Amino acid sequence: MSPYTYEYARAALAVDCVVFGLDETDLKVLLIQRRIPPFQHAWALPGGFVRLDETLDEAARRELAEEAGVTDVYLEQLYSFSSLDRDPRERVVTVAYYALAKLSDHRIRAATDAMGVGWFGLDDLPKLAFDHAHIVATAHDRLRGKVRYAPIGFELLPPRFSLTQLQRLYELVLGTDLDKRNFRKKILSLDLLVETDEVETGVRHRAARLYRFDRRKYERLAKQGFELSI
Amino acid sequence: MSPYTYEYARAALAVDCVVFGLDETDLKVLLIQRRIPPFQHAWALPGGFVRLDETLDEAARRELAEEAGVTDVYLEQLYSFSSLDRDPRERVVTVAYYALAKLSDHRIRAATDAMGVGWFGLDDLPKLAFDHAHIVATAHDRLRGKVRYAPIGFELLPPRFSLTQLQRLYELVLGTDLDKRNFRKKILSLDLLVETDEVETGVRHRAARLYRFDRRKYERLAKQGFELSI
DNA sequence: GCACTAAGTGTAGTATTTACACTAAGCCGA
DNA sequence: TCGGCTTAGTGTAAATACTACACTTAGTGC
Repeated sequence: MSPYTYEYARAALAVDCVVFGLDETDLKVLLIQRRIPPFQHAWALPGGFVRLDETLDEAARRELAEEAGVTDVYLEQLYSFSSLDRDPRERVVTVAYYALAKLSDHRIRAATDAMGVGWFGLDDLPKLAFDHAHIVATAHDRLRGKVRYAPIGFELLPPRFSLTQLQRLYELVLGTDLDKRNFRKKILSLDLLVETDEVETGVRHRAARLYRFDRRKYERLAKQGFELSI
Repeated sequence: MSPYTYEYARAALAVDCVVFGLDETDLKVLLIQRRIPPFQHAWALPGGFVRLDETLDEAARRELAEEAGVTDVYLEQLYSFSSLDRDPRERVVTVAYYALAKLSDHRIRAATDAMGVGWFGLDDLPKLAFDHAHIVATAHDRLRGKVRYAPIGFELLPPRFSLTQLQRLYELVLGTDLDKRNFRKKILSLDLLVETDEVETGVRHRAARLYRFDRRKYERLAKQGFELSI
């Protein structure tokens, strides 16, 4: 009947993903509505049990695609959560991941719309299943801590972005206001942004110049010991 | 016979610990010699399987005590490793931790001596079992990244230490030389070290003043948003 | 062409970081 | 006790980075 037997009791192993997305005005988190107990109908992080033939990273990507329609995102392991009572059914240890999705990418928007998932502002989350609120808070902490020392913010923006968009990103993630001139000076002095010949469209004021992040150059410098700091 | 049966296959879940210790001259890692296959007689990280009635943190502390005699150390979760073939026996996912031990504490020294564990310089590691070399490298990266932004270096030093000891710690962890006067200026300007009325003993030159870290004050400031940077 | 909106730009003052070398203190052995 | 050895402990000047701050420019829409 249940063909898998072991000499010692084993916890179930799961992954859960906190997907961040950047709106025009907000940093958002992707949530799905549970269809089955426990916490039926409650909002929760996309995730599920790890199979024996996949790594944790693979499980996280699979669950993201299956449950939320999210593919091709920046994904990084966050932390493993193991409270004895975090799942009322049985002992489940979950390895949490966080992902950064380009909400500007229509494929992401379309796929998540089709799956009926919700994007919630970080300060506007519904009650979450399990310990998922705690996981989201941990992910936000990690994002805040990492965004200044690694070029991960760009994963939330379209490939070409204005400096104002970039500044707003940092302001939202860090939770502080930044001075426009000082921010531009600093970010441009890194010499990692390339001015494109494109400008913003669809705005009813002066259009902003668009830049792209020179990842090649960053990788080269990083290999030589360069440490980003914003 | 094997009383634990499940509907789906489950990976075994383990913890492994990278314990760092600071010597007079070196940053060391604690290793144990395996008594059973696989990798019998090879050096490995202390660790073992997680029980159903304990969290990952608890499992890590239990294994540290059982296998290495190490207790009362700073312990923090590092990363979870899940390559399909990392254990030749079967699928094992391990949650790695790193710990910072005060090698100056005679209890640590005595207990690890009694257990026959080895302390190896980071640049002088033997061949390690499983993917443990990879785990050690990851732990060193994390320590290097964290030591400048969190007051964790003190966990490697005795409660009272000289500024030279502290500087050597940073130099060993970061892998760079630091200027003595600039280091002292910066570290003292944080106003988190308290000068004690004690000095170094047992040296055949001028004895250095000993300081202690004012953890209370740090916690207070941290709660108010202060961010350490060294 | 006027009103509106956000883009884009410079400077001066302050704080931080860097580079750098000698004197002071304590121990030891002759 | 004196001389030699070893590490502790200290200041300054130049360069760099950070901060605060306000107006002009470009484009859209009425």
